[in-house]
Amino acid sequence: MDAGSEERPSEVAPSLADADLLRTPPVTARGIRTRAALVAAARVVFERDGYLDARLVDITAEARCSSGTFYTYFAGKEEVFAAVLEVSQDDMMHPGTSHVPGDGDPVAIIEASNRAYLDAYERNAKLMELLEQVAAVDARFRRLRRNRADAFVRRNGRSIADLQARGLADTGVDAFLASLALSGMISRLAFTHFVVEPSLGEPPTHSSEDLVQVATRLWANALRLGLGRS
Amino acid sequence: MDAGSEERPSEVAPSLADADLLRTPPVTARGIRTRAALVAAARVVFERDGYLDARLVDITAEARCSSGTFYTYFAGKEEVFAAVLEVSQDDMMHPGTSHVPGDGDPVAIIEASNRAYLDAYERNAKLMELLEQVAAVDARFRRLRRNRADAFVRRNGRSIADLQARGLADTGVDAFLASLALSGMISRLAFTHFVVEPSLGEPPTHSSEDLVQVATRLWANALRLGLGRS
Amino acid sequence: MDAGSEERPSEVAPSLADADLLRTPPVTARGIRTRAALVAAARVVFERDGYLDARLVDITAEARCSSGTFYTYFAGKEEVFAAVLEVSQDDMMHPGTSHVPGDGDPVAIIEASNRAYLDAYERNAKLMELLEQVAAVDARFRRLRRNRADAFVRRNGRSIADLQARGLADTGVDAFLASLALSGMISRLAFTHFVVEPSLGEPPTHSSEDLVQVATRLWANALRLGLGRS
Amino acid sequence: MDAGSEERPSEVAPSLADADLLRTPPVTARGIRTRAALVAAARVVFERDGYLDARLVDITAEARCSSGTFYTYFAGKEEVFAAVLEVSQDDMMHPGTSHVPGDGDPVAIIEASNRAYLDAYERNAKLMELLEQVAAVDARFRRLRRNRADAFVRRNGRSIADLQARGLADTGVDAFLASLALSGMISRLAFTHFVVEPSLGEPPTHSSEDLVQVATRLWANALRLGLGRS
DNA sequence: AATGAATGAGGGTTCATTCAT
DNA sequence: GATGAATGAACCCTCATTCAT
Repeated sequence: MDAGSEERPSEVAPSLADADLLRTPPVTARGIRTRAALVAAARVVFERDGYLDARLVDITAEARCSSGTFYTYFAGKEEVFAAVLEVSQDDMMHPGTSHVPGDGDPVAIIEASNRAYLDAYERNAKLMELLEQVAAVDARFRRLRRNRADAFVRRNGRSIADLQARGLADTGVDAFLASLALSGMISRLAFTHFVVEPSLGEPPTHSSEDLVQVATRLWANALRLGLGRS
Repeated sequence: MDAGSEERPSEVAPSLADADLLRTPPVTARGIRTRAALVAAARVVFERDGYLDARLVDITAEARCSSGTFYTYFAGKEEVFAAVLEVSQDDMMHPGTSHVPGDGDPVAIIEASNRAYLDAYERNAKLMELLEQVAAVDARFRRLRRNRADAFVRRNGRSIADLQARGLADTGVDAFLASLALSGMISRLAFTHFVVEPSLGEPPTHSSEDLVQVATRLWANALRLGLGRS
Repeated sequence: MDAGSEERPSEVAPSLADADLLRTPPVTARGIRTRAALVAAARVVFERDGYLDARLVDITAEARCSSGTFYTYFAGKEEVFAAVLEVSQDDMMHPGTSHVPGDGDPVAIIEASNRAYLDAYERNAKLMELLEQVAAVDARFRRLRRNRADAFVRRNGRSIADLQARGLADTGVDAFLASLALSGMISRLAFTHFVVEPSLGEPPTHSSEDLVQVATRLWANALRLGLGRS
Repeated sequence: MDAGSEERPSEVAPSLADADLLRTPPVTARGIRTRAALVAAARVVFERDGYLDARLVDITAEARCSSGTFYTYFAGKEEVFAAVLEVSQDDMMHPGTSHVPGDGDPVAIIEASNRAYLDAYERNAKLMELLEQVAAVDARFRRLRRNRADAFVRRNGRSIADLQARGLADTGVDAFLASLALSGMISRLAFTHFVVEPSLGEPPTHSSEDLVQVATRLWANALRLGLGRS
């Protein structure tokens, strides 16, 4: 589904975070270093303690700087968190479908896309968990999460509409609504598998690959791919 | 999918909340009244202010009792919240599929089930939002949410297995995994529609009925229902 | 030193506790039972949790009665504690020198007295610890402790004065002051041995008998007993 | 008895309080000033209200700083109290025997030592009372009190052993046990005289000098000093 | 740019005591 | 006499944010 995606990475990212949550970057070399140290430290602390339990003083301690310095770069916890999220932005939005087969087999494309999504989710699982946490509390991050999801849904919607136009997919469903449902399905699978289960200390019930397979099959079935010919 | 479900309401409900989160109930009539008033007040306050911003004094004020009285019945915020959730437990677990057509048409059953689920979700939307909030913060509620979801997934999984056994559904997917994906799909649709969108102040993009229709169609397609005959 | 002690048990006890701290006893059989249960329960709870950490509700729970009932018999924690102490009163004030040799050897009498004191202290060690705790906080019990100590000092002082009068003891010290010092010496030894060391989880550094021997020897030496003859 | 004592003040002091009860000291001059103000204020409040009744806000008010500042330097009441005690540590452990006669008369040395001890006790009477209070409640201070006492007992024990070795003291008692008893005797005298009696509002029954005299006489007698010659 | 000490409002929690039943 | 639910004052402690150095 990523195929034919012509958005530039920057289409989504800056409009989400920068506008509302980020301030102007430092100019001096030292400033850049300090800011980077703070963002890195914040990620460590957030991932370790969770967003709500993370204290600014822990972050500054981790970054080996004083409390006051923090405010040179960020207005508060939310802002550092936005900066931390920015790092994962591109990876989540453009997972880089590694081995898409050259032939245009729609099912193979879906499978590759699903695998790429789950892989990216796994790489950023802690951050996704944090985003979930923060979105439950802060409307600005609710919107950010919303926008990310939307971009994903729209992209998949375009793929589905394309398949429908080519007579390959069930035209009995609205492409966008179908994408909303199916994108949600894969996203929820990822959340359950990479965030919920580990956080409950349970051994994983399935392999990632199982999820890819079942999601792909259900997705293909749901769109009736391959049935049009018969 | 609810068809043939023989679990008693108590199969799930008490094992979730009671065990970990509730203390001994009051014995006198007055005590029962006071406790009920506190639970009702807590629901009001939680729904108004959110879990994290809810203060115990607001709850006791709403219940017209003193702070101390609160601790006669609950050990803290978490415990009242568990009591509040208990109220919605049965409604969410056994939505009572209103008008299931008698003819046993699998697609009609799925549609009825999906509609019942979304209706129940709508009725308890605020509570679901709260549960999401609390689960992001408290592992005990993460587990409770987990158990609820599990019961739902298992029930749907049994329905799917049944359809497969009767030669009506695609046997190329594991019934439980398919249920995990499809149950998650509908659950996520409900969350997005009844929780996320309203909380962002957006006008709803679709009607509930749209969601029922698309979910049912995708679900039926995904299982290849009705294709066996042709 | 107990020899010749003509006080009745009641000489000291009531004047200490009753006057200030105890109220009129119950009359009915049930009342007497309940009160006794509360006193016993209080001792259990005090010894287990310490005076300050003991909560009235723990005492009533232990006594298997309601909070309200407590106030039928006692005005508060202090008053039950006074009632608990009363039980040990006689034992501490009149340890009942078990095997005093009849021959009137002063040193043997001192030894028997010291042994009796340490034995009684051991029997009531927990209560002595509690009294120390409460006396540190409540002036009324400071006075009670004072009165108990005083009675002990005066009794020993009379013994010393008697020995001096009989030309057996050093007349270079005031009998009462000597008693103050020596009684304090034995009392402090007991406190250190039976209260402090156990409460620090240390293995006892000496046997009780060691303490009896050294205390007796030092006491006899201090009064120069047995030197008058030479 | 202090004679020949070669311990440095630091032998005991830091190992008691610092290890368990103190956190990292401030680095800036302002920080040092503020911390000192808090310790001074704490002493005032503790001596005025007692340990248990002392409220942190009273201390911070007395120190003219905010509640929050308190926690920059101490983890709680116990920790300030440890800091307050530290001040008296050296004075109590090394009272600085003012006018020890140059001739090595053992009795004169004992007398000087006792006088120095009582003087130091008087100077720190309020603190000793507080330590008694806190030790009744908090095991860490029970240990601290224990360690202080031990150091005193061991030092006196060495003196006694020395006198025994020189053939001047009764060898019929274990030097350490004798020290335990006699050190306890003087310590208890001091406690009774400087803490208990004043706290009961009683006029002092004796002068400090009386206590020095009687303690010295009994101590000397107990060790049979001066009898060896005859 | 960096420091780190100072701030102070605000909420959770305890528990002795009362009193209607 | 006994009950046990209701009371509510009191206090500790956290931590984001500021600002003089």
